[in-house]
Amino acid sequence: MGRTPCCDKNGLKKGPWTSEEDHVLISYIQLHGPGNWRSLPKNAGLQRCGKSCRLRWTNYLRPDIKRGRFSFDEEETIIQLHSVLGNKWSAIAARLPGRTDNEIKNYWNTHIRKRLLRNGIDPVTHAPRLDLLDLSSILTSALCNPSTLLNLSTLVGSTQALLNPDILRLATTLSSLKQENSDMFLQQLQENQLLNSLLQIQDVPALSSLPSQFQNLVQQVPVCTTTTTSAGPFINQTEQIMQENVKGFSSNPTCTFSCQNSQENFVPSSLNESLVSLPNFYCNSTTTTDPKVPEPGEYSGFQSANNGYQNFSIDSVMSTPLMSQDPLNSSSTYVNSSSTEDERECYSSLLKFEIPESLDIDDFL
DNA sequence: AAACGCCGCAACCGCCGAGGT
DNA sequence: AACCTCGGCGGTTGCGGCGTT
Repeated sequence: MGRTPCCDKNGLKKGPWTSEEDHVLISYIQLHGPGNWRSLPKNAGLQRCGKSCRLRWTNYLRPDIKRGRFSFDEEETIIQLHSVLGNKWSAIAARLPGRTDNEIKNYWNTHIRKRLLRNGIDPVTHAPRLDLLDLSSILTSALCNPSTLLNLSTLVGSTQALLNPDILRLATTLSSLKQENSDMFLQQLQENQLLNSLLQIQDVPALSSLPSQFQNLVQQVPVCTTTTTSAGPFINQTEQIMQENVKGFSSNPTCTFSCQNSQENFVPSSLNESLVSLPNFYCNSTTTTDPKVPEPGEYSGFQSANNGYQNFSIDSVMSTPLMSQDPLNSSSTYVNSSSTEDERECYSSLLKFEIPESLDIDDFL
């Protein structure tokens, strides 16, 4: 059977449209309407196939097309709709006035998809994936520093445990604390009444679900939301270290920590929340008035698309294929002159995955 | 200044479903 | 029922711009 091509390609022009061709096409459609695309180029005097005319019109010349960069709201909408509709670009475009499916598809492939990948989010399933995170720092640490306590065999053998961000978060936080003066830290705990909060966590169901060695360790870890802006350099240093070590363990590209933009929270909220309520990877833990950092709540799309995904589990990770359909073949950055997008890039950089050199995973497994 | 590589985007390609004959 | 046309869709390509070396 075989269907005939949409048009006779012989003698028909291909490639970029000239302004003259655009003008001819626009003039014709303004007079006659789109009508029959097959016959349109002949009637209009264009050496193009009907399909090419239709694409040029629908994707570029249509008067109601909105050109220019995507707004943050538009991007949010795209992500949200994609999480529900998948690669149904036309359906997504139908909900974004002025945007074409082709434009949205291009924007997804060149910007959003890559950013999700770098943030450890599978752009197909919108689920977090450890294997999509930036693990280069792990390898660098393991390969370039002979004194590191982290060895690759342990790392590989501990994959299952590593997939649990709670354990990761806990482990690295504890490790960072071990690097500091623990006595000094405990003093700060007492001064700030952190121990009271600490004791409370023993009643938290989430804690009881942790391995016993974690429970013991947790009892040595500050878990509070105490305001400690007056705590001095130690606090700042610890905060910095904890940020360095804890950042990135949430797979949520939008998840940040309360301490990131607030002077009020001493302990990263991720640690706090991990023990109070195991993290949802589309968390809304931060309310910030800093316009430079998007509020996590702005990513309601993530959250709404994953209702019920409150408790991160290994199963949730394993539910996605280990080998992505989307190869990690892009090293591109989120390049755009928009300051807003630069800020987003900065924001996403919070999610870099790092493990301190002194981390001995065996201690926590 | 030239060469090179990367990236974004417009355009193309192939397939599909709906509808007509 | 079989075939054909058409519009639409998603995936892919390739060109031009831009930055880097």
